Amino acid sequence: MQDKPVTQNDVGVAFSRHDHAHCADATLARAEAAALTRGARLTPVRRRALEILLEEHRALGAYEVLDRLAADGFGKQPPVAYRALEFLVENGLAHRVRRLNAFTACMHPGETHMPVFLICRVCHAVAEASATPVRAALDRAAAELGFTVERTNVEALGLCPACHDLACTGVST
Amino acid sequence: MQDKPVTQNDVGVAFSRHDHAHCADATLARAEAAALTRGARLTPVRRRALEILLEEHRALGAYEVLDRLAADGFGKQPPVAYRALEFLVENGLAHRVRRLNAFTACMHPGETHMPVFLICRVCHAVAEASATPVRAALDRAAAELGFTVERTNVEALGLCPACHDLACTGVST
DNA sequence: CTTGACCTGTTATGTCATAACATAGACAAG
DNA sequence: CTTGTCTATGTTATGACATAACAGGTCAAG
Ligand SMILES: [Zn+2]
Ligand SMILES: [Zn+2]
Ligand SMILES: [Zn+2]
Ligand SMILES: [Zn+2]
Repeated sequence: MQDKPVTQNDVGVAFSRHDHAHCADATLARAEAAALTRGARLTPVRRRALEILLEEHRALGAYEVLDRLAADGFGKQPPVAYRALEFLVENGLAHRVRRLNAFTACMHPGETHMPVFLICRVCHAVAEASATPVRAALDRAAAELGFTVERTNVEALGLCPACHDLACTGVST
Repeated sequence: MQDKPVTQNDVGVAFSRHDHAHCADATLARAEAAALTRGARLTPVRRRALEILLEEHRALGAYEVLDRLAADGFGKQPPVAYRALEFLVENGLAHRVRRLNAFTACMHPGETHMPVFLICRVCHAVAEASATPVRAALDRAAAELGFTVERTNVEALGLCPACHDLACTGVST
């Protein structure tokens, strides 16, 4: 909860006080590097879509992204946003949060990982949590049934530390 | 893969050969008992909606359920299905599979559990897997960030045993 | 009988997502 | 230079999923 500098790959950065301008810039830089590595073309719309997602640690609906893209002179029609977002997701630069029908920037692009999302139902912050143990447990459960896991969605809804504290201390309104 | 009798609470029953008529009947009976315990009123529409979900081990869209309800003389409008389904979900008799925008009957109603779904991308079978270890791992990951988990969606897309075997043996078409 | 809680049904609308087609630049082959 | 092909971007139109708001019906408590 203190504003110590947060390292780039810190999980749960969404719930920490931090210099978000730096956080977003750094993540964008890493995304660009990751895209280069994969030979994925981060064109202007795509890049701008990612920047938009990076503006906040929450998930944005496709139409919300679309509006901002349109405001920046890109196309105004749904496919414009959906295509850019699909590209970002396919290339591991963003994730889809199914619970919210929305998208969020990946906070550690380049690293292969199974995203685990913690979604605050009050402030709508979205954090990517440490996934490895969850993935392992899931793989074991699947293996017991002979099921081969290819992709996963793991999402938890609840309270982030800040909103939890607020709920406990003063429930005035 | 052999058709040994499957006990009612077996996890992953969706992927086993079994007497599904019996499976569905038994699950419905347990659901009725669970509803009674909770004082939840399993009215005709709701009960019929659950029966519809229980017809197959897959997830059905709300409009698919709606069509069948309408065919049985219930209302033809979306809220009819959504309300019945919402009731079932709220009372732990069904689950929502967000990846599919669809609903599936709970295979062990009454027991509190965090559902973990294994979804076959080929035959669309949906199984509820053993959740406890996954939940534990998720809780730990959340606790590290001070996040309080209230509800979860854990869904894995992949290949069920049968479809996996088919993919391995003969890939003709 | 009246009230109030709850269930079921309706109309209308809102939100999310994609199919199908048109255009424009990048670039290699001819 | 021209042509074909690939990929990206844009459009129109439509489909799929979900809910708000209201109307009537049942039934037990008062
Ligand atoms: Zn940040
Ligand atoms: Zn919060
Ligand atoms: Zn069955
Ligand atoms: Zn299958």
